[in-house]
Amino acid sequence: MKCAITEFQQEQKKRMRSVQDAMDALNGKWKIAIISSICCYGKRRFSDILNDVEGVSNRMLSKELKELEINQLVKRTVLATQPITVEYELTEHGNTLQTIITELSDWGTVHRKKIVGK
Amino acid sequence: MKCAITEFQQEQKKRMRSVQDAMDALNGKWKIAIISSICCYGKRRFSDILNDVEGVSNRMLSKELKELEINQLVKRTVLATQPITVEYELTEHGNTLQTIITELSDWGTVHRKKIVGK
DNA sequence: CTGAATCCAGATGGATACTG
DNA sequence: CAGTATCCATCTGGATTCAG
Repeated sequence: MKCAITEFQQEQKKRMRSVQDAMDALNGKWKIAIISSICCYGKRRFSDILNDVEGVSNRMLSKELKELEINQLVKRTVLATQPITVEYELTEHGNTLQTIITELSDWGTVHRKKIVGK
Repeated sequence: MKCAITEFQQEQKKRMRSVQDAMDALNGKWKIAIISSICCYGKRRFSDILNDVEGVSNRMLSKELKELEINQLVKRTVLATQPITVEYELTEHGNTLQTIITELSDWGTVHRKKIVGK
């Protein structure tokens, strides 16, 4: 049926667009690692994340955190300490990523064994 | 306890490394979309994928498919037609990504509504 | 401490033309 | 059809320095 095929293809297009939307929000070398770091500790300071995420520079961390904030995945709070400290935490929406991150982690473990450990 | 904290942190490091391993295999602008396209149809030819994945160039498609093949996520089969056609399909290992892709799709839908559709 | 600004090399990726 | 080759603009991201 011409109609059925078209419907199926449109469904598929929608799925792919949604996946792409998700990836847009999570693109960049460090975003997942940053979210991982924050969600694991609840709240986390700039310099803490800088230590957690191996290899990231402050320039990149700053940039990616900003993007995460724009996408409402992360909440930024400035504390009136001296000198200033800043806390980052996941928003409710950001927390919905935990399932995906856990699965990515599981899959990554299997994948490494498959590729490297043979 | 010092010991407990250390253990917890090591667990966290492992998780982050695994997530990073997963993302390494899936990096690049198009990989997820490519996998999406293939897995949805079972088998898919080069030119089909080129049409499915909106915006990708043959240069990029070729490159990303090659990387997916190296990571054993995709299997490439040359058919002895005239002119030659090539079929791509997911490996067993590649198929284990379906759960993640589905979840990414679901999350992406919610995310778009949250960010754009407000 | 938390960033922003600048500089710069190298990676990424599009357009186009070409091969088997 | 399924790529490869080349050229070239843009983007990415590290190092370093500076500012509030």
